[in-house]
Amino acid sequence: MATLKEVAAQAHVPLLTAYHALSGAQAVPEAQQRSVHAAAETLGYTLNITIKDVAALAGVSIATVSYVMNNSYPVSEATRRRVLEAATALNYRPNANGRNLQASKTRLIGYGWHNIKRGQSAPLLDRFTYWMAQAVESYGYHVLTFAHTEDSPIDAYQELIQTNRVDGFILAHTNRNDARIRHLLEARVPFAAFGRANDRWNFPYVDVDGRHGIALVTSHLISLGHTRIALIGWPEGSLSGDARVQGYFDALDAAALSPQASWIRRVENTSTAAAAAAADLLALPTQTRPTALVCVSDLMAIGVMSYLNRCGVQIGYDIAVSGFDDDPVSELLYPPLTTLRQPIDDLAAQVVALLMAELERLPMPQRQILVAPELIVRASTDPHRQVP
Amino acid sequence: MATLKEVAAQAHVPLLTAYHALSGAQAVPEAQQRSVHAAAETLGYTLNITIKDVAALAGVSIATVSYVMNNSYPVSEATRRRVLEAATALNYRPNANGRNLQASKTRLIGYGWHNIKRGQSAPLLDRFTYWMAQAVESYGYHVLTFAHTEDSPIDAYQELIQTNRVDGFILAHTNRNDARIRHLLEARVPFAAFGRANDRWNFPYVDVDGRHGIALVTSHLISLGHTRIALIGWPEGSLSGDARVQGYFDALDAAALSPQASWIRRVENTSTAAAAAAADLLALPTQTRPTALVCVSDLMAIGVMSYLNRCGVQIGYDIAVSGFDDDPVSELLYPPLTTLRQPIDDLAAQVVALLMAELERLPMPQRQILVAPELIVRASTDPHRQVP
DNA sequence: TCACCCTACTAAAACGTTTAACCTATCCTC
DNA sequence: GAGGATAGGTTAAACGTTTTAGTAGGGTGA
Repeated sequence: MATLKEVAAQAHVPLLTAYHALSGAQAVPEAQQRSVHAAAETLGYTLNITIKDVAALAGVSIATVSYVMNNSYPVSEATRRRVLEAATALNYRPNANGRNLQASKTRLIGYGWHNIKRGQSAPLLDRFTYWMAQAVESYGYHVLTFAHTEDSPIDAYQELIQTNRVDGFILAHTNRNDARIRHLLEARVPFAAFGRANDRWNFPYVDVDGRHGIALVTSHLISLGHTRIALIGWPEGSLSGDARVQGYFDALDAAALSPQASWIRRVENTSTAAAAAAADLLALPTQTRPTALVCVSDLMAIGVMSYLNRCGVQIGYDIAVSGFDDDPVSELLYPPLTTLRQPIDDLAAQVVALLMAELERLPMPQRQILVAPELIVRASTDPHRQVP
Repeated sequence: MATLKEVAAQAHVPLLTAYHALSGAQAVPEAQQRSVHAAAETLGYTLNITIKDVAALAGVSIATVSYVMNNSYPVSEATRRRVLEAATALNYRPNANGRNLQASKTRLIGYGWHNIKRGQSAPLLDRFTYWMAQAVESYGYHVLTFAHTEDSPIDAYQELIQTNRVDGFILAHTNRNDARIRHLLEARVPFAAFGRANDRWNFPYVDVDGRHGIALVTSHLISLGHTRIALIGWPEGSLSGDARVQGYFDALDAAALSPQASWIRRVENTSTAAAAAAADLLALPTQTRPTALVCVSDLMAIGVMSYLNRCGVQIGYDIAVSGFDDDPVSELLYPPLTTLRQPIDDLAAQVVALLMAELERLPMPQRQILVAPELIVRASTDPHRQVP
């Protein structure tokens, strides 16, 4: 393939003129326009400005151009100016592939989407990806997204890192014995996680303190006078699920209330399952029937509220309901839902900061960060908050 | 930098043994282990399997290895087997950067996130990105996400394409005179859009037929006996906003009902603005007060319902409400919300198909696709649908 | 036997950078 | 004025692929 310099030579015009003729960035006399195009045609040249063209125009070697662009080596003021002028005249942008190959880096961060069924959604996780992308960009990186393969999530991670497509990963939705974490640690691949895993594994993560959060809202209910408080949580075994249940016990303990097994329902994270659990709880005999329902997710709380509304129960008055996440719709529900807000933008920014520290091998003050959620009291637990 | 072959030679072991010693993929006698590590140390070699190593182990040239890996040239069965065995023995994965540089392609698709304020959300668009990533992957591509810069969204697109980071783009949330589309068309950058723009521009897009959708739900309300139907839409000027209003007129026309100006409110896409609009509408004199409220988004419908619930109005009985999008929560609301479902996974898949056709320069039967949304009738317009 | 054509492979260039190593004036120091 | 340091450049190698052009050697037809 020919270079722009050769095309210009063949057409007997200055290099810059050849560029203008081919790019259309600036008008050029008809005759030159034609001869440049003819030259490009015969040489089989298609316009593509590289460091060579800049060097040719500035009259220096490509190394000098590189030094100027990266400020990586002393260059005299005069040539620096010439190079920069040439670069802007040609609208030069360094080719990322060339750079990547040379540096063995891509400035790309991998993020694996979780498999979510058609019609379902995970608003909070979706927002996390958004803020993560935002944060990553502030470091000059980008996010490359990929899908977990159903059976072996590891493969996708391995493939991406082995083919040099990404420099590291951000993980979300971690769990105990998370196979991905085990593998990435073993292979010494840089990553940071949104969520914890085994306590004995030492890796950088940010997590929301669900235990503390549920304790907060439970205490809030106790302070409102509730003594029969039920919990609708996730099945045993999940890390954050168990932590949240523990927070419920913490608060009851602190108030010297004894938990009853019949008040604790552990079901999967869907609104219908939560609604069914609520139905069970309401069917308890009057004297043990709970007056407050703590749900470990807004999704569940929404299902519960929907059920209670159908039954004609006055939420907030007859029975209190709380959620977790502060899903954007939760304040638009009827009545608005008391919940725990995850500062998802902060969380994302902190995870990214941890990863960047790994990539640049900077020491971090803390590699494990726990963020407390904020209790947002609304009318579903405290009807006096009802906005007119 | 040295190659694996040299390390093996220096350590006086076979190449494969050197690989095993360094990778730990397979056990190796202590003595060899040590000498290999020593050799690697002195040569400054860090394990990194390239096509050269495969070629060396298979006893062929790197060209042959490339041919085998890509099936791009006839190779005798015997050497093909030798090469494949060598590749698997060394767990070889082609380096994407090398490939990208050579091919001037990255198999990456750019997608610009829309700026969404902290605390807000756009569940449908978030789901779109998910399904898009999924679809893109089925073609062997990945998605690179980036943020629109506030002032000049063009810059980000230009930068990514000029630096060869992406092969094309997927656009969402398009609008009339969309600057991005104008620019990409001019620069002849491959892209496909989720949403329309100017009719005179010829570019590949997929859009949901909002006009038809709103007509559907309006007709549905008419068939239930409503004659005073209000519309809460977006401000004039937006493409899809205007189309949806048009659908409302279509349906009234078809039923020979004459629209009243006071029934049409055009406010921004927030739940509070919609709630305020609903309050205005309810304040109309009894004989002109609407009995049904058509909202152009679920978000608005949720705000309206929240307001009506606060007022003690019986939604579905006293007044009908409908939305648009089928946000996952809409069926969990009280009462469940009648809405129009966008088959967001299909939409994403089709946009991606269009883009792939552009990239591979395949002819497509259709470059402009309009998808009809599906009317989902729930209790907010038809209380008999109420699930127990 | 020779010219020619296959088949199966290799050597080397190319993609666009960065950077290690080298070169050459110029200036400083003694 | 010799010697050395330094500033400011250049040359060329390297990153890991793909691919063009070329070659060796065996078979074929006349």
